Amino acid sequence: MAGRAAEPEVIWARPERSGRGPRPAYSRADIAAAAVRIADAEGLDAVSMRRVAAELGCGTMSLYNYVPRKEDLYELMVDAAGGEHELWEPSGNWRADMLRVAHQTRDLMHRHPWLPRLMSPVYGFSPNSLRYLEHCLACLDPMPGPQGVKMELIAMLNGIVTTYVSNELATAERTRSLPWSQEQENAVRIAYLRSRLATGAYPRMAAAFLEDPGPIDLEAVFDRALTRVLDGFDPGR
Amino acid sequence: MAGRAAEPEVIWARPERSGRGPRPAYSRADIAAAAVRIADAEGLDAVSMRRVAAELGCGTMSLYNYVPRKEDLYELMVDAAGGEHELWEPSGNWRADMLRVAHQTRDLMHRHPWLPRLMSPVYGFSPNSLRYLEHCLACLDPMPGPQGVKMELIAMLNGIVTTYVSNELATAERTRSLPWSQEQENAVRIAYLRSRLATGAYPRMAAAFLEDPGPIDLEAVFDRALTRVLDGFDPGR
DNA sequence: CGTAGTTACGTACACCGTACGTAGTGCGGT
DNA sequence: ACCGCACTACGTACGGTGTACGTAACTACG
Repeated sequence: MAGRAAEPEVIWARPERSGRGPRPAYSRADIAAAAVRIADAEGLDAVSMRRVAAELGCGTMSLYNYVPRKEDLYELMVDAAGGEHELWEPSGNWRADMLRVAHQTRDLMHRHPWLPRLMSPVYGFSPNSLRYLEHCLACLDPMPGPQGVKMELIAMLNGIVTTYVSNELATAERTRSLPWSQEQENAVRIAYLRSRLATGAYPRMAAAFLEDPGPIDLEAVFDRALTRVLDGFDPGR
Repeated sequence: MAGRAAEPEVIWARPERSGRGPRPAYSRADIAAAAVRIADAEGLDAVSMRRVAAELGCGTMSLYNYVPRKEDLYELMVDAAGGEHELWEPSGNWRADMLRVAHQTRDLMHRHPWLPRLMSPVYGFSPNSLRYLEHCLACLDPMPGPQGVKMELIAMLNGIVTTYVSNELATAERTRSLPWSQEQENAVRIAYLRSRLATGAYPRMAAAFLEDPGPIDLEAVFDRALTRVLDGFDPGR
């Protein structure tokens, strides 16, 4: 009998420890930390139930006492990473505060390159995500307009940052398990692109690539993107 | 001997048919269509090499003659979907044209809900992606400024659309293989969220959720987001 | 104190991507 | 014309995955 009910479940809704039975040997934080350690060191694809269990030093199936599905393990990881967001007293300048938030998120994703791949609206309800959201809304207190618009702004900024960092990291995460380097992969792809552009079928793209941009400052591109989004939301501008 | 070189490879760089040996039984288009059919009907996770081979009616390992790695199969799928973009003669109004592009991309992703998950800058060099990019640049001819900025605009819009549709589809793709419905999953998550908000720890979030937005028009939210981005890029505004 | 609910974990299953070997096929060069 | 080789086709097998299920030990509650 018993056998877990075939119903959706939010991992945060069940208590970490529930009276009966032996003390659990590990906390959710332990598990999240182990998974994050593996993902940081060996890439997201190295995070398997077996691998995490081994890292913890327990049997594979014991993990399922803590984490009913692998998805929930991912959710723990995202929450743990979100916990690294440092929050501050809002400055009163919502644009400056949101810029700071965005930069912090970007730094976070550089520290944990697997994060963008796990960024899903479905994981938005973890404790640290809620704290983060509330903090953003607090920073936006000085901004006029309904809360709904502020939520849209936050969603948009998060989306931009995630997309942007994904592009920055590009093949980095992906090539980790492959037998060749990221440079080799990029070189091959760029060589192919050049050969395509040389056909003359894509004159505007060719022009874009030949245009000398001077030294590319990734940070500047990022800031420009953020500023544009903020401009679009700023009623005073 | 031989054994494929352990070097990166762009699938588009190798000819579909190369003289020697028996005629290949399938074209890349056949294979892409089969994979797309499966993904549309059963979700992206149902797309396995075995499954696609079965759909085509050939042995599993025969597929590897056409597609050296599974990643390349994904690349074929993205390209095939991109082929559904209909291109038009630019109107002269770049804002209107870009809005049209964005709406088309959204429709495309609704038809193929697996697309957002496969949207990676790495796949940006397929024939149809290049055509699409060139078309966007053509639409942006009337826009002043260097090509680099136009590329940034296109990247940003694509990012927004992908993020936005991902949110729209949210759990849809994900729950397809699960034993419960999307409605059940949503209900459980929302119930949990309400319980969290009821603690009073997140007053601004609670306010945002209690705020009556009237009927939510997803289309309007989408358009608003696009307009904001375009505003941020429009020197004349 | 029993007993019910937990923890722990080994085994097993279905499925995955794909390395490798073999057999058949038809074009290219001589 | 014909040989040889590059190519197609595909069966088998390996090491991995998530996880269902069964069993044994343990502990807090009625």
